[in-house]
Amino acid sequence: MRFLDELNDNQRKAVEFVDGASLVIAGAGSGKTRVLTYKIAYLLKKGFAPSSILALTFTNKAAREMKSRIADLVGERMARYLWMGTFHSIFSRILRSEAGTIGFTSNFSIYDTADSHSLIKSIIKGLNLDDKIYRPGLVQNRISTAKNNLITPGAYASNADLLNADKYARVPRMQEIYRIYTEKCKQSDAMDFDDLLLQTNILFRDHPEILQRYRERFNFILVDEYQDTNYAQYLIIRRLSEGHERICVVGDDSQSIYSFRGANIDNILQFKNNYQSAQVFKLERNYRSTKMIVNAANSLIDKNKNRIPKEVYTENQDGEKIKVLQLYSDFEEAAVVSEYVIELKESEEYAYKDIAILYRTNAQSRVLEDQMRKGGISYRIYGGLSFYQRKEIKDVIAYCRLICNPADEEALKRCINTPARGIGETTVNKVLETAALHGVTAWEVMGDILKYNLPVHSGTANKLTDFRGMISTFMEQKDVLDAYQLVDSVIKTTGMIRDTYTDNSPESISRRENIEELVNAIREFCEIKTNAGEQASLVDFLAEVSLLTDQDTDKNADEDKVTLMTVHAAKGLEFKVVFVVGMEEELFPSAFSMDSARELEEERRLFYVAITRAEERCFITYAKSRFRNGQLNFVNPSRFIKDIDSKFLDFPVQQTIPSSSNFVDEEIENFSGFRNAGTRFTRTSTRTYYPKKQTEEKPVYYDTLNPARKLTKLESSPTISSTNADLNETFTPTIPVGKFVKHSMFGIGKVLSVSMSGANEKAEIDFGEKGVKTLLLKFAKLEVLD
DNA sequence: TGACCGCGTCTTTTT
DNA sequence: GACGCGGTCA
Repeated sequence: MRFLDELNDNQRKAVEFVDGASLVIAGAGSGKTRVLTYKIAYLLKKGFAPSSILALTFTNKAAREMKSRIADLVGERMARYLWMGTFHSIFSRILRSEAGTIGFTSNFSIYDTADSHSLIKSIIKGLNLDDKIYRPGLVQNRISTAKNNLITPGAYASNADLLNADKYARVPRMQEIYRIYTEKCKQSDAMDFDDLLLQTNILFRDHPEILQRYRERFNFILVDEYQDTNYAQYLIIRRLSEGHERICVVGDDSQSIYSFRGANIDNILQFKNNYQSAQVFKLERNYRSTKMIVNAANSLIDKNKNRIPKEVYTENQDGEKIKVLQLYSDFEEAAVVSEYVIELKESEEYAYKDIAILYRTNAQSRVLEDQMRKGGISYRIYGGLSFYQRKEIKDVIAYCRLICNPADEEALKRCINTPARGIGETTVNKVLETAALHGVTAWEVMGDILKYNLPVHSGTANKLTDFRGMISTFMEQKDVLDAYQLVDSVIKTTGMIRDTYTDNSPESISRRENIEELVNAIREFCEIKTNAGEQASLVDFLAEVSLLTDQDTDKNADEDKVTLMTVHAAKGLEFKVVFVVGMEEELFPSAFSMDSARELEEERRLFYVAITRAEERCFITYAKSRFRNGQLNFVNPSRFIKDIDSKFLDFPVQQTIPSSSNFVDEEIENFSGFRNAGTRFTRTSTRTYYPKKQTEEKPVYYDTLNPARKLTKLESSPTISSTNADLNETFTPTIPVGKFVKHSMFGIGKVLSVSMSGANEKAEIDFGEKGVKTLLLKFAKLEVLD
């Protein structure tokens, strides 16, 4: 098998071990995916049938990529029959074919987070509980945690610890909400994401003969990102691999960052105890990053106690130290980062797409985005509202769900009055209450309004009947039309897209485009299915689309754009240049994780993930002040910066960060008194804090520096407006020739000349040691010194 | 019933 | 700074 030559010794050993359980500890950038794909190819060559191999990933994208790489090695024909996919998609497939045995139909709906949130909310309301105390989000979390740990409502209600904890947290009726939630889901023939794993476990627990069947079907099980599995996932794998123990799990305990979603790092830490005969392989050679980055990351993660010992190393070049930048504010941070981005791009060593800006929270993206736009940098933001969570998309999907499963109450609630057809909240509530009273679905109530004695006027009754009739028609079409034709009919009949043609507001246009994109996706789905000689039914499309996320639709990946995303979203990716911004206490590490060592370690792993995304250059930035929740806070540098051995760090601009004991400089210390006293500064406050600036530059410039004018934008300079500059042949430069200016990267320089280049003003500036630079003034943020 | 305003609330989010 | 909620009014 020639392809094995492309592996290093350890990778090869991991690939060739097929006689039992194995754990592959794959350090960052150590070729984890390579090992997994080659291992599967190896198994196929060894004679394992493709359909006997089960490979589980965490994203559809990962599964797809792996599948295509395997296809490259062994041919598409073989790769096609692999059981490869996410936990959720594989087990929802299995659940659909076994649904009857656990009281669901094979058309069951999948509730996304918003659906279950809405259901929980209505249950809390129905029980007359205060939703300030029983916060739906909190309840949702608790139910999710319970399910991830395979605690059913019955088990919950008889678990003294949980009941006490709830009593103590003043939410004693939690178990009741959980019970009703489960009943409601079942009645709606719906499962949430967690149910897909929980119900699989129930299926295997209660039906040994079914478990046995799948055990025999899957002769080899592989799991990617094992460090992020939860108990429910662990047990499914455990059950399926029992007997043959041909299981290979791959992961990196140092990159376990999803505990808040129920992931349990103990799964990987305890693997050797759970599978007594397990072999452990360690992939420690990093192929991604420079020595500097690898060593810096090592010195950081070394501060964690709970980890599997390993020595990640690289034979790559030394590279540059990680640059640490201290800025005054979040605004300046964003401005400076965007300047660096421009410099990197202009150096022609890097394209925009080589660069990523990573942050802890999505809220941080705003300032960055503003500055990117201002600097004319093309960028792409990941995260935020995903395509499938957009209202118009959810509306269309809701119709599809209702057509496939009329019991789906959340879908019904969503489309019954979308677009508005005069069925208001009161009416909907009456229908739902009547349904609950008779123990039937809302769909049935609407089918015989008289029989169920629904207290509505005849006009309302007619509207309900009409709506039901329309859906019924779609249901009949379902068996004749394919998914594309049916959705097309839904959109046209309901008038959903017609609404978007009537006005041309940007929102409306965007809605229309989104709907069209969805329709295209359905058409594509149908074409693929038809080409494969399969039926392209709406049910199949729904089954797939319900488990899709934005992460999976990464079209235009080769566009030259800077990537902005959270560190979580960056896991598994790599970039030549990485900026990790907002490295401040209470932000990163998050204030929420400060009181537990375990959570703090997870934050540190998260930072480790961030740094190890970088191939060549890495920047860490932090600000001294930051707007959060509409308020200005003075903040301190993250403790994690100290965790990195300082010999891998470079503090170029300022010398104020002490390498020794105390990170907090005295001015900040004084101000923390305000903060502790509860005094907050708002954006409009005139009380702004300007720290003394100490740099290596000649101090003479600083004596005259007016800190209030730092980062003065040249466009807003009173000297001349840019339109005038365009019109006049002899324009007045926005910065005076002969004067000194300050550039955040090059330092102090003297303006040699200013000229027009097209519509843009451009200046030649002598930065002394750093050389003479020609800068476009609309990009370069210069500060004119008196 | 729908539009609008003030108020309290915020993490991360592979499915 | 943004969103969802509850209240009010047309």
